[in-house]
Amino acid sequence: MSTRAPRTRAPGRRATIADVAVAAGVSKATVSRFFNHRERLLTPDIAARVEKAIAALGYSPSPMAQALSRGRTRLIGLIVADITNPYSVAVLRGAEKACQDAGYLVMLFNLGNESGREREALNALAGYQVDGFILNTLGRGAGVVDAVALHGKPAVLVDRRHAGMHADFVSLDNAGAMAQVCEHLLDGGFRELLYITEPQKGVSTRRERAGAFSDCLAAHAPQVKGEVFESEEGDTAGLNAALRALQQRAKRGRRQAAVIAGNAVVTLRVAGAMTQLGWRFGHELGFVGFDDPEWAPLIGPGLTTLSQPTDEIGRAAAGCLIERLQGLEGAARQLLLPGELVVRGSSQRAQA
Amino acid sequence: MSTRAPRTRAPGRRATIADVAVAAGVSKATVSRFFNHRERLLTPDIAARVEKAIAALGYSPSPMAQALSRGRTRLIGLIVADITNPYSVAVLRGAEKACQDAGYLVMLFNLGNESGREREALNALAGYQVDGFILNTLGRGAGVVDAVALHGKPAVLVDRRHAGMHADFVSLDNAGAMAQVCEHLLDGGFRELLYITEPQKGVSTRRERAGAFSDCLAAHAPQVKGEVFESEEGDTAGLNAALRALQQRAKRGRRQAAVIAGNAVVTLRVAGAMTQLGWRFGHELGFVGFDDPEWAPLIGPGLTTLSQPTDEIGRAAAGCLIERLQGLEGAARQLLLPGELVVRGSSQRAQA
DNA sequence: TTGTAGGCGTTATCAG
DNA sequence: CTGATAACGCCTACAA
Repeated sequence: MSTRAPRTRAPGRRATIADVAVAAGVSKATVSRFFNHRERLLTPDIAARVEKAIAALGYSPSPMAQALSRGRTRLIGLIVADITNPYSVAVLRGAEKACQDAGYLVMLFNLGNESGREREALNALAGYQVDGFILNTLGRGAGVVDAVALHGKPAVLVDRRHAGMHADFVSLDNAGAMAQVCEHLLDGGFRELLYITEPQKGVSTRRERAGAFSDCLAAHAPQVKGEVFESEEGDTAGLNAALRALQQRAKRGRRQAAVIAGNAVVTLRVAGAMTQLGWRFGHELGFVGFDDPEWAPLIGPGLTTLSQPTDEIGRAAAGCLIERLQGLEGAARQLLLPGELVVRGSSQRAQA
Repeated sequence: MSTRAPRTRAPGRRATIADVAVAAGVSKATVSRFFNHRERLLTPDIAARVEKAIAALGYSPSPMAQALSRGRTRLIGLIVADITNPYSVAVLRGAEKACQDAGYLVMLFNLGNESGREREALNALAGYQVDGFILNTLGRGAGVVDAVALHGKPAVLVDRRHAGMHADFVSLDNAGAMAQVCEHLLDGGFRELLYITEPQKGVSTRRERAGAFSDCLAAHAPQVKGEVFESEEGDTAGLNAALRALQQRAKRGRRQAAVIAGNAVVTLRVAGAMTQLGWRFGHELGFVGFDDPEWAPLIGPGLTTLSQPTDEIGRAAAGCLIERLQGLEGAARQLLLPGELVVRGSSQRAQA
């Protein structure tokens, strides 16, 4: 007998490997092998007995105990800056799916936009011995770098890269996307552009888009003019003013004006401002927004958007991480996925 | 010495209780007590030594090992029917927050609308010994009842109740909400109503809303007429036809027509149909929709909505569950939270 | 091929 | 108050 006093299993309790062992009249090791080392076959007779016992007791190994023993949990920690953000959710969805398919479960930690809690999140998740991290966060705080390094677990960054960090990175090809957007607006005859973004601070994606915007302007100067405006949450007055100023410049230069919104949140703000100003998309102002929310077709004449392959991004992120977990070595990789321009009414110049 | 060969800790490895013990020159039990039984104080001297060792090694107990030992994980399993659904996400957000605050972590499982996977999800989560479940799913399949019962863990249902299941239930007060909506439309002079819902099947929330709608009609018959229409995904033709029929009936009876959308998904469909028909909210048709998405103010004259306290619902759900985990006994509770009517242009009758 | 005997990191029981 | 020691459920040398 392997256990001292094989006290009868309480009815509610999950069957353990020991229960199976006694039921099959074998040792725990044999049962364990039945699961983990199928290759070196057990005697057919024994295998059959074990299998029967397993079925009878409805046994399945406890991942917790396995984790403790092997040091791997098949758990992936997913940290999200703000689960309210549809972009994050879309990515999350793709990632969770990929994890499930690969036999991993996701432990979620939502920062609720309190970026100071990154460390706390990392520690909490690391405590549960997650095998790796998917991070869709990383404000300016460098704090995360060493924290991740500390626990020595692989991580993959989504959408927001971080300079010093040795980790795979998955994101939209921001430069390419912005180029597409600008190209489209220029083709449409727009010559006075305004790029509206949330405060750039240290957020890589925002900076990259703004940078690409400037590059684009530079490439087409001086026929095309443009500016960047940082829109703060709640500052509707500032946004309205910026739009009016844009309009003025356009009129003065006798050129068509268009706005590019840096993400869906900004799009929402701009749409609000348009209503307040009594302006219509495609008339007073051309418009293209990053992200393609489901309601984009319903605003005014339909909003032209740059749709991100969010699902793909999530899947790719999970994929990268899992490859690392399977032992892939090598330098940090970088996956830049292309966006797709979805043309609707807001970027069609109204006839004068 | 407690361990046979206190082999020096590999640099990368997390400090264990044993490491702390040797560093402080005490037994593992003492270190454990330092964390768990603060009440019965240790000798100040010893406590100080332990504390110092803990700090020096940056030790924190492994939740995994604790779980194995105590049988509780401080993990909560959250199963969501479809994480794409903003309602689910909003609830998720509230729940996750509440869990965090109470020191629980959330393990997420997204069904991706494949309701057949409920069982799989439950098992996966139960495998990790989650202490309890929050379920925002439960199609018709009764399968879940016994599965949950099987693992003997407490659960709380969100938004979708299930007859046979002994579990706390948290949701919007559907009947009250629908009454508010109807009242508002009647006050506005609308007399020909159409309630559009996703297929009711066994989904309790959908049935309750439809039921309340009918009750409301009955209470105001015969001055007010109304019907229920089940809108299938993708069946835009059917939806358009239903709207045209509504309009016909209204004209024939010389009454104002209004539509009530059962949730945000339906609202989106209706808005799409309106565009196709070339109708405007508040003119050809009055409108109120359940759920208050951020884009509601931006569609036409602004959509009047019945806003659910999603955050509150999520928090309440987590709260209920945690109370159970703390030992609360008693019959299954039912928490029906009130909705809030947000009046915008779509429900103001246009002047004739 | 199978069984025995640790060990993974904690907690809990029971002596001292 | 503190320290051995035995679980918790599983895996894995090592021995048979």
